Amino acid sequence: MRRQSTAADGQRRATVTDVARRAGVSTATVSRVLNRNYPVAEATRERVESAMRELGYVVNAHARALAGVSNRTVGIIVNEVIDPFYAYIARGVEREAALGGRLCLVCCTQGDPQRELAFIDLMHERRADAVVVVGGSIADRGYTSELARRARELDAGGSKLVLCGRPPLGEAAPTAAVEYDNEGGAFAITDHLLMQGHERILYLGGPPKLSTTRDRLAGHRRALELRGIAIDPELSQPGAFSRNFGYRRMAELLRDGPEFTAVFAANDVVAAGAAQALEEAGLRVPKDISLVGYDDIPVAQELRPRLTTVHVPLEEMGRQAVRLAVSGGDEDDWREPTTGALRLGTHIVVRDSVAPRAGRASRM
Amino acid sequence: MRRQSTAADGQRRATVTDVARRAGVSTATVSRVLNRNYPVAEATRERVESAMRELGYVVNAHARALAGVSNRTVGIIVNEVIDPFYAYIARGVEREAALGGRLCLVCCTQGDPQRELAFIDLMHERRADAVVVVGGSIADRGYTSELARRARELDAGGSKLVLCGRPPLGEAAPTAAVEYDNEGGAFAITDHLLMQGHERILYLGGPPKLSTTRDRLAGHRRALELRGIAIDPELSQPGAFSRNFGYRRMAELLRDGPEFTAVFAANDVVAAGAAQALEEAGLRVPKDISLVGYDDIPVAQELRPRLTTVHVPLEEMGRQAVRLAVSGGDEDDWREPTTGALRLGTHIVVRDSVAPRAGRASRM
DNA sequence: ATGAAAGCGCTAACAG
DNA sequence: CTGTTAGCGCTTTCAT
Repeated sequence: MRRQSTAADGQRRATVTDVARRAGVSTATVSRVLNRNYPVAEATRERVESAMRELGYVVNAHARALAGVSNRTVGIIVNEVIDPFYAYIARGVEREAALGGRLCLVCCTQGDPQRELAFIDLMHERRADAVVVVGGSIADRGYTSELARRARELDAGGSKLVLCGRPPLGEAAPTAAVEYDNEGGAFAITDHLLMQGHERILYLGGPPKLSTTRDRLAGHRRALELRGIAIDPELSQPGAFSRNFGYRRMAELLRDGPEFTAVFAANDVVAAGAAQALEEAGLRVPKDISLVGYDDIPVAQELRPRLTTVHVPLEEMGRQAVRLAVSGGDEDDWREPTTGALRLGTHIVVRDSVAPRAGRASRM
Repeated sequence: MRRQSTAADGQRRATVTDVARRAGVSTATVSRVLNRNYPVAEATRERVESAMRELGYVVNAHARALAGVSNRTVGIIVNEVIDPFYAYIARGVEREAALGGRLCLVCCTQGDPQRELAFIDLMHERRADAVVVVGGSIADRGYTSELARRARELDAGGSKLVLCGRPPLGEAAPTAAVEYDNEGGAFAITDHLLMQGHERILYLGGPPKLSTTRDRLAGHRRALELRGIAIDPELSQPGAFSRNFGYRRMAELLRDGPEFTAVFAANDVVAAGAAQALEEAGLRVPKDISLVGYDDIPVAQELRPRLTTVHVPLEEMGRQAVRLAVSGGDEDDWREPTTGALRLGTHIVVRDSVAPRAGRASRM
């Protein structure tokens, strides 16, 4: 049987009604002191406030949301919270959300697109003001249309799907987007290597079909072509974004791969793995082989030599993602265009892992 | 004027009522197919399901929560999501929550206890099944009682406050707790240093009043005393948990501090900073000075030499925190004791940053 | 197997 | 300045 609201029930939480009764006022008045959005006599307010305190009253956010107030929540969906790339973006989202008095729902997909879709649904059910999906995606027909559908559903309800660090969904999908100049960063750091005389550069890591990898590889190749350097398919070794992949594949290639004088790791984590393999093979960075990464997460400064890499404004991306999505919360009369997009810049940060190519090939 | 529920309103979201009307059934039936917890005729179910699809219906979690269903949410409050110590615990919480079909609210206090209290309130308002507060705390009278009050409020509403990696609040506060053997880990690693002949060990970093620091220092001292080594206050240099602190203080002490042959950094991050200072001072680890850390986060394996440290089962702590708090969700008749506690073990992991003390003092 | 209707706790007209 | 009251969208008896 459904529990009746007998006042004698110790387990039941106090409600506005209880507070109102105790303070000898109406629920409307209680609501008013709760929201401080309407004048209430000083004496009344105090009575209500002590009633709340005595009863241990805590407002019910669900009832409030149901009654028409925004529930002040933004959702963020990442691969992995312990991966600094995602963690920094998450931090930006969380901070910006907190600034607006919002709480942050966080989910990890562990790389599973299905889980991502399911999480979007869960957040939609919770009526999040915005849901931010972070990181590269693979261009799958079915998946993309599922995502687009959710973007529409969310939009229809006044929420927003924000794409953070991934390509747009196409015209039909109302989304907001924050990107970073991924291709440009890859171009710049490749050019940096080129300027030091490296012509045989190994590109290592990153899931081959992921948009992130495609963009980085594109920038890399553009730089090569611009200098008139032929592209050797053997020097393109995508795979995964893990330290382990960097380590293993590097070791293999050192044993029986093509020659190269520099390595462009798809990200800093892969670079860390590669660095270890290089170290174990007795090769010195940068004397024997130059090494660069991407993302500029803290490990880049911890490696020895410190890693030259591409800085990505991760935290700022997170902040902008929520700003883009919830900025319209205040202005009522003028609807922003449904699709806002933003592209942040990247730049290389030169540290100690690149040196001019040695006179002779470093490997043979 | 309040928007009326005219069916012609394009912006309005579909509700059970809309679905019911469209499918030619009652809202009760819609609810039944939604929850699949009650028999519904196959044909009816299909009609309802297509109605939902056609309308783009998405259940409203708030309405559902209001109507008496758990909202399946757990909250976690940490200092900083980008700090691996917290990130790993958060990952455990998230994964365990996801296993139970729950979503995770995450907040960062940036070290401010006031913010922590405020976030607990926000999560309580959201009726989170559990709220996990992570990391050491400082023993402040007022703060502790505020926390205890919230523990009681939460408990009164059937939720739970979970202390993760911090000392209990005292008898009066109904909480669950997951600790790790902090003192024991510090004891063990100090003893490890002692076994290598080190007697002058610098303890570096960690906020002096934080419970975490106190416990680590206590274990450290117990090990020293057990070997009959007098405690030199000058060798105790707490301060902060940052890389920067480790770097700076280490550099200062190298310039004009006491003599020591080993450094026990309060955590791995501090150790990374100290390692850099040592490196810049031309001292070799472990030949000249031995160095150990605490936590065993990834950076420990990235440092060169790789860092000997204390492993803390971070992710497992997170998992257990939610398990402890929401396990009682199924059994109805028997209430668990309101205060569950759990203490997980720690152990040292020996890598390359410790060597036997050199014959002569390494510094002078 | 299905429907009618009573809440769940709160907010916001509207009326004093 | 304060009270009355009608929902918000869903679940759940209780009937049928």
